[in-house]
Amino acid sequence: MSFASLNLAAPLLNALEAAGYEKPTPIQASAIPAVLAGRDVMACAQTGTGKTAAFLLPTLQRLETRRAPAGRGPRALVLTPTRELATQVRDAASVYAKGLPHLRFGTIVGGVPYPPQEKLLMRPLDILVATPGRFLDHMERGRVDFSRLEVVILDEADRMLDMGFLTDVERIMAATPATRQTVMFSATFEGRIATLAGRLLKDPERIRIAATEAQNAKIAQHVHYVSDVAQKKAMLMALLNEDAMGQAIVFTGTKHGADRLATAIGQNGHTAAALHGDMRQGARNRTLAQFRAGTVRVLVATDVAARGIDVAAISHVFNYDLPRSAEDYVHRIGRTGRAGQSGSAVSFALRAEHGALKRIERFTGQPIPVRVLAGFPVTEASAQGAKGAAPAGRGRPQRSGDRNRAGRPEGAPGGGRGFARRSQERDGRAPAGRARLESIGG
DNA sequence: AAAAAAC
Repeated sequence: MSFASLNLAAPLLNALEAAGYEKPTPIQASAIPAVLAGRDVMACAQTGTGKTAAFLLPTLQRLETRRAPAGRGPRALVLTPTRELATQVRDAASVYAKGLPHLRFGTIVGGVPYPPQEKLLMRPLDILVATPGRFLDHMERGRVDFSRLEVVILDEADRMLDMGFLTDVERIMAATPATRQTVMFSATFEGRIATLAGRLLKDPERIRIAATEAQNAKIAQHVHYVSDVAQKKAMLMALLNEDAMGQAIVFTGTKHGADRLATAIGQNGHTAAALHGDMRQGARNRTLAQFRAGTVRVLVATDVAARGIDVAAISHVFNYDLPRSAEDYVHRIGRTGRAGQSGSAVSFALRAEHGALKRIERFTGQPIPVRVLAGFPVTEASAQGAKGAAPAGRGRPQRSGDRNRAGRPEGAPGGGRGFARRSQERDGRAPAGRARLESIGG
């Protein structure tokens, strides 16, 4: 299977080669022909499966092949849940369309001045990437012309609904031409998503990529049990000093927590910066640009950065606080192991977070190996929660290395007692389709 | 009990 066999045009194939893409991912192999054929598509795919290219490549090809009517406004509209994701999708379109220089792209997101966006909407555009709130704002001011609109793509549709964008999305969709092509991507395909898809899509091609295929095997996951926040912090600092550490994202549960931890990491001699929704958009953009450029090595972020952010040099994702939903865990760790690189996802679990950890394991169908860090002995407070995951108090604390509690390399066949045996029994056995969105701790 | 997104 190659991109050429998907009937993509030469300029796109050249751009893909230049960008180092070798062969289509499963979602790309399924979605590209369907979108090219003009079909509506409902694709269920986790993050990190190459879904941006899966909708951009065929869309670019269709825009290139079909005659553009005169007038203004977008021919393709992509809606995304966060501003950063919108910017990233637009940038990806520019990369893939390097050989199609006449195509025009733009973004419409909140937090930035209106006048440039008004000018943008007065011009003919090929692909417009937007967050729903600001875009609807422009629509209500009568500034959006949909007469040229051919295709609408809803990226991370489940996330948009979670964020309360359902009515915004429906109002936007109601204003688009009935003849449009509609493509919807979502990590889940249940409940409200299925209802929305039923209303918006016509005879859609349904694509579902199993989680086992979607999960990036190159992400090594493990968890450290910690007895208190001070130990969590000390462990993080120790890990950040390890040689294999490239760039890292550290996720926190609160915006304030992100600020405080970024300062603390900075005091420990690393270039660190916070990223969260209370920052001004200019500061958000600057921080992300510095992180991409590598001048900031450690990004301390809330879940605003959990989805979509694509930086190849991220070697480690830390869950300083475990995420609220199991699904967010999958999205967070998907920030590493990108572009063919390997990555590590390291979580810290307080006693109070062990329930959340269990739910994450149930959601992904994979146990997360427990690791003990040299210099941080297992105390009673931290070991307690290891019940059911690993026998507490057994064995010696081991050096931070690729060993689990049973002393076997991670991923090696188990057969002993305790956690390793459970790993073997459960590893990768849970069917992907069983995964459901589960709230943690609520 | 938290985060995101329009002003």
